[in-house]
Amino acid sequence: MEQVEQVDAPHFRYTAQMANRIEARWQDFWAKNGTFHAPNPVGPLADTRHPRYGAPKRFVLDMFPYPSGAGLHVGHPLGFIGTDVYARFERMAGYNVLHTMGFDAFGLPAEQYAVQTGTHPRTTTEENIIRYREQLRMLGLAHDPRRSVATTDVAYYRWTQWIFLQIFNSWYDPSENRARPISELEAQLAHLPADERRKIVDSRRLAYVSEAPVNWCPGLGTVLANEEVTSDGRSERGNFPVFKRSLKQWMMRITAYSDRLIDDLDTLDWPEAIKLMQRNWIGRSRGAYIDFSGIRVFTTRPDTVFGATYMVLAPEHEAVDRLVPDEWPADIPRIWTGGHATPREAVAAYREFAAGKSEVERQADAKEKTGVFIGAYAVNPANEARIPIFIADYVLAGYGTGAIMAVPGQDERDWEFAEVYELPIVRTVEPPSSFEGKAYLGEGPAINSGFLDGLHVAAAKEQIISWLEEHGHGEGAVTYRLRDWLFSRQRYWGEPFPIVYDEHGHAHSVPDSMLPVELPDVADFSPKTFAIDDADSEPETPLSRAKEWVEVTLDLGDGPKVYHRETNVMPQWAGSCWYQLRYLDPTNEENFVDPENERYWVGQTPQAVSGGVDLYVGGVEHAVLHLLYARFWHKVLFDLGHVSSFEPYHRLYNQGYIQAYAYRDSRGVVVPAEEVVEEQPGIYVWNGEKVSREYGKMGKSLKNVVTPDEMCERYGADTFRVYEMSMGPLDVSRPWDTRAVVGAQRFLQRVWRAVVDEETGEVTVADEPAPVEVKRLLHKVIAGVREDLAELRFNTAVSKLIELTNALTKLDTSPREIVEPLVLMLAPVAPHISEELWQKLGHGESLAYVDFPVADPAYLVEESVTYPVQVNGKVRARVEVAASADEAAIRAAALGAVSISDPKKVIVVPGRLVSIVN
RNA sequence: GCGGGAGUGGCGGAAUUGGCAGACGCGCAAGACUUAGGAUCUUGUGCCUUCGGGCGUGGGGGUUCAAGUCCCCCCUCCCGCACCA
Repeated sequence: MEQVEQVDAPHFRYTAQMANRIEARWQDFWAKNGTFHAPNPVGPLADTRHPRYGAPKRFVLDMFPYPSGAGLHVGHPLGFIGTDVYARFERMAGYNVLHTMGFDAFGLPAEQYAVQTGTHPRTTTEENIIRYREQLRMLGLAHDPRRSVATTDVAYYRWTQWIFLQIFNSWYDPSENRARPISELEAQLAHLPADERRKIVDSRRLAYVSEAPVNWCPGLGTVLANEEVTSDGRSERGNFPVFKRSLKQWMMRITAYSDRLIDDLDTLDWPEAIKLMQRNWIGRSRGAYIDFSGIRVFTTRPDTVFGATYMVLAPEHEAVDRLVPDEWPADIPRIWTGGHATPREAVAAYREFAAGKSEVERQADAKEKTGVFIGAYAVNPANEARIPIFIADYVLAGYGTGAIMAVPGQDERDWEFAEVYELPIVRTVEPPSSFEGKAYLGEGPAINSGFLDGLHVAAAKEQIISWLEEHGHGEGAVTYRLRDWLFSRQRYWGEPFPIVYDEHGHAHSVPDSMLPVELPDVADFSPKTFAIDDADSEPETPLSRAKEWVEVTLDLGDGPKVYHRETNVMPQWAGSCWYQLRYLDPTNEENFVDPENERYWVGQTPQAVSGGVDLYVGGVEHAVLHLLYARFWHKVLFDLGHVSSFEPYHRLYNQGYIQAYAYRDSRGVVVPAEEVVEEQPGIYVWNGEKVSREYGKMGKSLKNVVTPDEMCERYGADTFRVYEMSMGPLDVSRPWDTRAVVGAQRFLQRVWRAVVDEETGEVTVADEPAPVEVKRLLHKVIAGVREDLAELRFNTAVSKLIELTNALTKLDTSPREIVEPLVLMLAPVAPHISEELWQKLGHGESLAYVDFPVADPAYLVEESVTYPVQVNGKVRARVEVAASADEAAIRAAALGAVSISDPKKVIVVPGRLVSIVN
């Protein structure tokens, strides 16, 4: 980026060079003086002399970034700047504000880079963090640097491991609906033999090892959580195929918290869209289990049981083999058998067919129902009808009981299947005539349903559930879509499990005193990967090759013995499940957070009954991953008495994305966006050649990256901050437009000029009183800006400040009584220039703790009001009326202005307008 | 398919929740200062107009003295979920 000093610009103009000098100076000042250190109630970060010690608090949090090698582009800091503006504002408004930044630094990219180059992931990670810190410092973010942590710090992941052990050493007690220490379960089972007790205890832990169908990704050489697999069956990272297969893995019993994770959403100040996504992800369905000849099905529509004319089991359902007879029953339709000689052959063939389908094919085929009769029948408990049992892949093994009663009359999928396999269709809800020839899912009176006839859906459900329970045919039930969280990864760059195995293969926790379990150095960081479609490959963890680390002699209370360490590592989500708590007490070696500090910063309050962070800003992409996992961990910590809040993040706000235009030439090759010029509206040219424009993410591949470094150099950090905050509402995505940044610069230049003579550098403010109309504007702006900043409406706050500045520009000299509040109001958005001007105005202290201006109500009322006068809905005149005038006077003035003496109707809206119907 | 959100000048976006549509900024135009302008400043800028005014918030209808805002129908785009019984 060329940076030509503007030789002829006035010496004291607010140019990029001037901005950069000011910014460097104040960044040094803040760092040196610890300006943004937030005092804790107790511990090493307590400071009783701090102006905000013991004041009401605000914990303002960003979703911490992964420090990638590519560095930041202008899209990344949007949320960081937003929280910074809010944090600075709240600090000036009297709050003790905790605002800092950490790094989510475990993860795949550093590991993959390590595999390629041999550089240790820690080296790469630390370099990237340094680079990130530089970039963030340049933006003037008011962080408390003492509280910054990286998830890869040994001193940090020691506590991640400790929390894991809390989870491992607890169980969910359904009768109390909370997690309890495992020792309490052991005590309850004290009468049992040790072996049996261990078995039960291990089966109840919240973190447990299980042999279960998991997502195995040979291309990455690791297993993945459901949340990390895309809907077309590929890995979110790398886009490799993922296969379901049974492997022994660590799981977290998040399903125990399904109800609380749904119900507690009501206590949170989150966007409804995110709450909805979490509710859908957990997927609670209320209905009933019904037993059909010993096969249990789940249904949300037990009221339709009289219409169940067949059953369908998932192809993998465990009852199938038991049920399949040797021969086909007599007189069945040909299509039921799939042309196979025996049911056993038909089942085997169908299973092979279904298993061979990829996730993509399964979805593409969703509308064409396939299946096969297994040769057996069940009895519908409601009407004792004999109904055939099918297997079909439209019934999923992983949901409900893996078996359904098929009610084609009231279910579209069952209807389609019934049509293909010529199965009877019995309607049990009276459909409107428009539903001729298709299933009806709606409301209506029951028909063909025996004792339910005439009842509407809700009443019929209730009736049939009590009938089922009375007769032992089933019970009311709730099921969930959420599965337990697959928690182990076959990677290197993650937290080691604090778990060892004895000679029987039993898992033991490493005692707290032996934490942290440090990652060993290894020569080869790569998990063993395979051909991307090699579904039968076996995972091999990098840590398993560190033989001398794996084998360890410990005394776990029964003398020294040899144990083998767990060689999986935790998923990247682990560190982000609790980092905000460590910010509160980053150096505590006795505890992951001191309880008093925890209560002060994130405890429950009347305004936030859940407790938790006061404002959490980040992208929507974490709607179900990080935010669900973190809530789960937090609830476990709450149940075990380690935290006083039952939710980690009370208020959530999703910032939008900054996107950018990209350009391609006639061959479709991306050209550097920076070099494209718009010759005419809609005509874009690069190197003399016409190019086409598209719109998308900022990134290397689209050659449209703009970095904050570049913007700071060309305009200064304050201008960059003002621009990002004024582009639009924080939660809306918008296109980046470097051309438009100059508007923010001009604004700051005007503010500067209002205080400083560009030629001489003299401060030029006047101490005489300001004109009353400017004072009115000032107080209107103060009231507006306060409200806007508190509501995160930064774009309108900036526009109000510009208005005030423009009014100031029109005066010959700037009155101090306007300039000083303007500078203070500008400070959250453009802190460096504001500090500089504040100092030039004669103040010795940083303005970071100066009270934010408060509007004087006396100036908020106008002396006179100009009323638009509408006649039949059109504005025909304006009248100026004293603010104190009553309705009659306003009405008289309005009628006079439009010369109407006998109107049909007159509506006077005081303070707004007059509307006349003539 | 189901669920959620959004459509306002050439562009980004405002509009105290039913009360003067287009604040503020970019761009554009004219002017000032300049050797110069991709710097800065000033003024103007929704569209049409016979200069009276008319038309305008995705389209169509409605309620109202008054609709971007409320109601009904339709269109488009974005996001999430996707055979979840």
